[in-house]
Formats: sequence, C-alpha cells, structure tokens
Amino acid sequence: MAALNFYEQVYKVTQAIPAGKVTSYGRIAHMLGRPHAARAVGYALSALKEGMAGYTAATVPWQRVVNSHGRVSIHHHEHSASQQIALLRAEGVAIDDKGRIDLAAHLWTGLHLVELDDILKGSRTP
DNA sequence: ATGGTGACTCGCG
DNA sequence: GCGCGAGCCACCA
Repeated sequence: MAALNFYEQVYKVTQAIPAGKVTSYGRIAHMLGRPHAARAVGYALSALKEGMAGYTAATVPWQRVVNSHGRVSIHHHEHSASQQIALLRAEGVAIDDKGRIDLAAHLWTGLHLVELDDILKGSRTP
C-alpha cells in the first residue's frame, strides 16, 4: 500500500470542486504536480464508472471536469456527454447551445498555489 | 518490462 | 474557429 495513487488524488481534488464550478483535466494534473498528466486525469475519471477504491460516479462530481476549451470532452460517449451538460446546468453552470461553458464565471482554480502559478506565468485577467 | 489505451493539450495550417 | 498530429501519463495485461 502506497500513498494515495494518482487516481485517488484525482478523485479527491474533484470532490473539492464546489457545485456550480468547473475545472479542467490539465488544471487538476497541474494541482497534483504533474502538469502533463491531463490524459491520465481523464483516464482516472473514465475508470470511475467501474468504481475505483470506493469511489464511484455517484460520489465524485465528475461532471465538473471539462477540457481546457471549456467544453465537455466525452465525444465518444454521447449519452454521458449530454448527461454531463444536464448535471452542470442543474448546478447553475451556464452552457450555451454550442456546449461552451462560461469559464470566466464558473472556472474553479482550486488551490491558490495554482493561481500564483498563473500569475508568475504572466497570464490573464482575474 | 514493454506496449496499448484514452473523458487531454498545445501548436500549426 | 476547426481538424490533425505529436507529445505526455498512469494503469493494466
């Protein structure tokens, strides 16, 4: 038994996302100290439907994780994609007809450490 | 250990 | 803004 494996870390961070907010796979990866592990984050969430280490799609708000473009990213699972949009809208997240989420209003940056990172990187508007 | 897989991201054209 | 190709990663067999 090791420390929490990557999947479990992903689930914990995801559970920390407040209702009505969203973040991206890449940001979660970054929060976990693996800025290039975005794909692994997505894979972790996909494994959720099978149940992992006590975590299930019912206990982890997977719908609050979208891609860096601010759109739901599960093209190959049409049903899940529409479900994700429905769940987010139910939480008050604004999504237009094209499936684009208003990140300016709903992006969760998580730990302030991440915000600091953005600032140091010379980024956008608050 | 090696290779396949996938709910990612970025850079180009 | 959209489609593609090329990196990058943790898991599992």
